[in-house]
Amino acid sequence: MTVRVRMAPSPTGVLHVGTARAALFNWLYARHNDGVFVVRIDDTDLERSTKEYEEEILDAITWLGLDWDEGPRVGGPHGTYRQSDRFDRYREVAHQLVESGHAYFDDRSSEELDELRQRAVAEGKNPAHYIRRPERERTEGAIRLSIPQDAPIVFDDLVRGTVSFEPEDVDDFVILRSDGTPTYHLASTVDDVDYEITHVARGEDILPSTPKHIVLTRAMSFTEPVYAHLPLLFGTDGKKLSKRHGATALSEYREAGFLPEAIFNYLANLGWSLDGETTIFTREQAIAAFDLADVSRHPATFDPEKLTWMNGEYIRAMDTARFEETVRPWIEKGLGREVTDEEWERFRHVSALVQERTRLLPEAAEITRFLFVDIDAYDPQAWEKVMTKDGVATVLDRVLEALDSVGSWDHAAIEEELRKLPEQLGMGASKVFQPVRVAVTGTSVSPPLFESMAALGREKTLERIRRARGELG
RNA sequence: GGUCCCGUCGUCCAGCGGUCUAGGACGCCGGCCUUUCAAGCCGGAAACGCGGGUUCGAAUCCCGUCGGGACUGCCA
Repeated sequence: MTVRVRMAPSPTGVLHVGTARAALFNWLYARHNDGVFVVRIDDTDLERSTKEYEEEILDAITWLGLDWDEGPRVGGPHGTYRQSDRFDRYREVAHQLVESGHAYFDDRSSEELDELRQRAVAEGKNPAHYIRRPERERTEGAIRLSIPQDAPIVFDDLVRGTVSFEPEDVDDFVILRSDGTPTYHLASTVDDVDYEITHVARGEDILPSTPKHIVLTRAMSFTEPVYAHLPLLFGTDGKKLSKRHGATALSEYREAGFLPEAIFNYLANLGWSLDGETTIFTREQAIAAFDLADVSRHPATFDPEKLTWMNGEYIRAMDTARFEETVRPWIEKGLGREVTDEEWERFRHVSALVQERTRLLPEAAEITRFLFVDIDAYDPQAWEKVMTKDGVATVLDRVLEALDSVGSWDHAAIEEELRKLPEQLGMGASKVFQPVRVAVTGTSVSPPLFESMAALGREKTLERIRRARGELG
């Protein structure tokens, strides 16, 4: 039987990294098993769902590199893959369930319902306890599914093993609202049946809803899919990752300069591992090794530090041409304008050196800013630390002299001349080179000095050193 | 309150009864390299929540306990 899994985002907000990770695991499982990865839009909440969010979510998973076989944009044998287009179907199922005795109408007020829940809690019972079919038969209102009270609801979860719920702890939940719209439980379950989903891998936060979905599926005379409840992603405070932990939207990571490959790798390693030893691995390796049964059971803390390290690993692993191509928009973004061809050539002198030093794409823009704009102000700390020391003026004078002897303006020639100075001046190398760095780049952290000077060009370099010398008086 | 889930270094991941004096990675600390910053290399500190069992033997199995989390809507 072909494995069919799905990602079912609600377009009520941007794509959360937790949702992205669940999607990733589903995708890996599909690809590992030569199965089908379905994307379905769970937009039963008509109030909050928007087309914009839907597009943004689809863009985000595309960016992550997760392609889907059926769903919006690609089509498939099951219609639009959008729940808002299937309300008739859900209503039909709900009414069939009423007819078959599995469900019933309920027009009790929320006050009445609350009272029942409070009574149960007061008696030390689950609030679900008394939410049952009322004595008096109704013919309108919401439709609730009746939970048979005769046997526990047991299932084998791929990651958690056997999980069991007592029926009295599961309330007769609403499947169709009184306005005729389906709840998530109904739509999701009907779709899983209709789309022939074989495995449902989703966040552990909906584990308590799973018995409902199982009862509902069985009431429809189908067998439920295999479930796998994935551990949640936590923020650094040990709570479910949410907005208050900073960036939770995948798009925020994209905007911060993370690479999709790095995010993919990092997310894949949260709750799963290739072999216990290997941290950096390719999509292909992950596909070859992945199994939902190997996913860990405990929640994982999302660690931006490690993600950043991993991003640096991926940046360093790129070939330089691709790095240049990738980083160019970030440089232009940093400058607020496009760069000229001439400027770009300057950058390319140091691109490989910059690449090694970049963990997040915007860092490359910062560290090379001096190549694109004139220095309007020196970094105050750098100036204080480097330029206010004795002998700096002399150093710069000697540097300017030495630079006069440089014939062809390339880093090797520059280095050859400047290398002589520390010994001649009886100073440490950094005492000589740091002032030059501050003069040329405006700060104390930059790509290697001689290459930076070569990239900047003779004229600008000399001009900047003279200017800094002038500032010293 | 109830139900369910979870519990190995600060963090992520290994470990599925003996090979664990518990392994890999991030981070941290120290060193080397060095024109700054990175990178790289070398070294270090750092964990089986606790208590009982079972067993010749337990991080691994069982029970309890403590701790954490999720859910508890006519949201998803």
